[in-house]
Amino acid sequence: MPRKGNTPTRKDVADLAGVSETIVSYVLNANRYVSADKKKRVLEAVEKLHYRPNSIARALKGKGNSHILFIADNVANNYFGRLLQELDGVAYNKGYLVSLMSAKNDRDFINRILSRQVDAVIISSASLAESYVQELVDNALPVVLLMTRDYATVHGRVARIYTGIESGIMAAVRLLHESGCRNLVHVDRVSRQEHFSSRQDLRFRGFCNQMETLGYQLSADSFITGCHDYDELFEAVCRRVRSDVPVDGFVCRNDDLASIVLNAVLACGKKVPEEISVIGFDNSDTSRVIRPALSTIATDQKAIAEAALELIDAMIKGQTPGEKHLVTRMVIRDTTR
Amino acid sequence: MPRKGNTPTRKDVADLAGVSETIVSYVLNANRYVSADKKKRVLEAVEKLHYRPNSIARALKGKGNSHILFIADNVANNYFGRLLQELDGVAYNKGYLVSLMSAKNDRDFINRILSRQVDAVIISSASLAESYVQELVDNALPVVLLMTRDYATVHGRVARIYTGIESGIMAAVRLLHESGCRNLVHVDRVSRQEHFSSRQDLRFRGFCNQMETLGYQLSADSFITGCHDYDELFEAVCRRVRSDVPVDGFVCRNDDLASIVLNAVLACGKKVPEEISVIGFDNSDTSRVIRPALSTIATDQKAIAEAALELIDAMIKGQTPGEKHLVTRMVIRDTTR
DNA sequence: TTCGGATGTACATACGTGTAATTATTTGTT
DNA sequence: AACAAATAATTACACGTATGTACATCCGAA
Repeated sequence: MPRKGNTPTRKDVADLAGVSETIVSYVLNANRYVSADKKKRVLEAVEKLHYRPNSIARALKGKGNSHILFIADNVANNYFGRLLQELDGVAYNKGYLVSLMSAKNDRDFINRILSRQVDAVIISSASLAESYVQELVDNALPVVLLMTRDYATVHGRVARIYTGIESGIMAAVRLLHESGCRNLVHVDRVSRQEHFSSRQDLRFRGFCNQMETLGYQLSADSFITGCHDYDELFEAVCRRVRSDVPVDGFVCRNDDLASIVLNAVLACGKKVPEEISVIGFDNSDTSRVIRPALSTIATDQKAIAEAALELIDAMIKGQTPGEKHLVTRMVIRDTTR
Repeated sequence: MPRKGNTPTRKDVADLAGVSETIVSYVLNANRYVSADKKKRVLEAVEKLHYRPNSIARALKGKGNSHILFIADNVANNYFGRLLQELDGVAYNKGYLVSLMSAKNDRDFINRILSRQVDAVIISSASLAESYVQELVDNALPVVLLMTRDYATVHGRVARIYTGIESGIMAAVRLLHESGCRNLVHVDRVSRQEHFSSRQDLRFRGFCNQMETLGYQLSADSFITGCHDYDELFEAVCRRVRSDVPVDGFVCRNDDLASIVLNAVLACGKKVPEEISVIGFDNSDTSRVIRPALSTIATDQKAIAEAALELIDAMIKGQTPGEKHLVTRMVIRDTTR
């Protein structure tokens, strides 16, 4: 039995089994000829000592440590938790452990990621600077980008997964348009200025492009942005609904925002969806339980997870990664006609 | 400039600065006398090469790698995401990185945690076997337990944080009782059998104890358990509400369950809170946006995070860890009288 | 001068592993 | 029986770092 805090090493196993350390190593990695007899003795010793190879040392030898890091912006958002679970599900079968970490836009953070031994990184972050992402890529770390915005300046061995955000939002706009809405408003957390400069955010871009295609003229009235908490957004929506400028549909960045918008609209005495439609994004648990149940756009998280792992495997094998294009699914409930 | 995939090492820095590797090490760890001149040259070389110490190698030398692992059961639950964010907030200032990983009740998982270099582990899991937790403890890994149930058989250098779950549930029961409810039902995911055997789950225990203290007789009618998805629970609640056995209050394991219960109760045509009260747990984002807004019990996540880091610091310093007892806060909204 | 201490540098080793190169042993073939 | 080939086990080194120990220099005090 290993004493407290005194993890047994390969040497202990070798001594107990009466073989050299190398034999132990070969048995465990199953890559050289080892006699059946010694193999058995080694395995028994391993069992008896509860020995297991130290993955730090193993990683130092460049063997990887079967760890995938999932970096996200807004860790508190349920969306990432659910995605983590999916990732974990498909990764565990392949021998990987996945963990979720909050992104920090900070050189030290990048350094620590790089100097840690992770086999791959999955990034879903609007805030992480492209130069930092580039740095990860340049250091030969397999990187999978969950595309919520352009990473125009990032080049090299990067994999990209388009989850269908842009076309999903476009479909939502068309749906509302076809159901008779003529005055749509896009609701986002981020301030409009940041988006307008370049249409980097895919949802924003999808909204704008589809609106323009349908012949609408976009103006400041087409957006509510920059609200960071419940009350702020609630008030902003109320002001907008009560103002002279007509509104009959809200297209929201995610279900969390949509829920607040919905409450505000109802509080203003408007009927949903008769007078005003609301559509969210994510198909969060909340979207299902609120009343009226929220219409929303669902990404296929299982497919995202599988795509991510497929891309990672390819990159680890040294292949040049491709892009994956997935599709969203409209979940029509009670806030749209 | 480092070539792609070719991270510079200490030796590169030493060569460029014209000093020995040891000097570089001393400069970076600031623990020996180094002449101002060489120190300057080293720092310049570090800057120029974008060198940074490999934390794998560093960890191998037993220096730790400033990484805290947060292990949770139900990673998709928003509660853990929010807690991760808080943990991350307080930990980052102290130089730690925190990541969240889904618990697996599996020997291999424990082995991999142990052989990875994490400085500490925070566990919030009902499913992880106590023997595995014990194993982590026995290997001198600082472990903080977020107590949602007893860990009766776990001994040694473990820290425990009581987030106030038990007293929180008790307060909820009293609240409903005092507001006139006489037929309370406890709603949980886990099946009753698992709980009944020993009152290990703190919420379950809190509910039972307080009910008994108030003089109620508990029976099978006092519980709805074992429902794992929306529809299942919805139906179970409807059946219960429409049955002959009276109900006038639901005390739920968490807000997610409470939301479903609430919808079912309303769907049965009952008035909330006039005829039936519902109270949740967690103060999740959802609890705020659903209508009627859900009364719930909030744990102080910031305090939990701070307590966890305090305990970890103490354990790393070699002190014997204590226990922290925190309190919950009742958030009375519109589903209770 | 001689010694002690403070300051600065370098060497050598260790952490626990993987594996190429090497040597020892067995097997197979003629 | 002899020798090549296949198999088995060992030796030796490397990964990138931290640090005990040893060595070197310089200054001031005895």
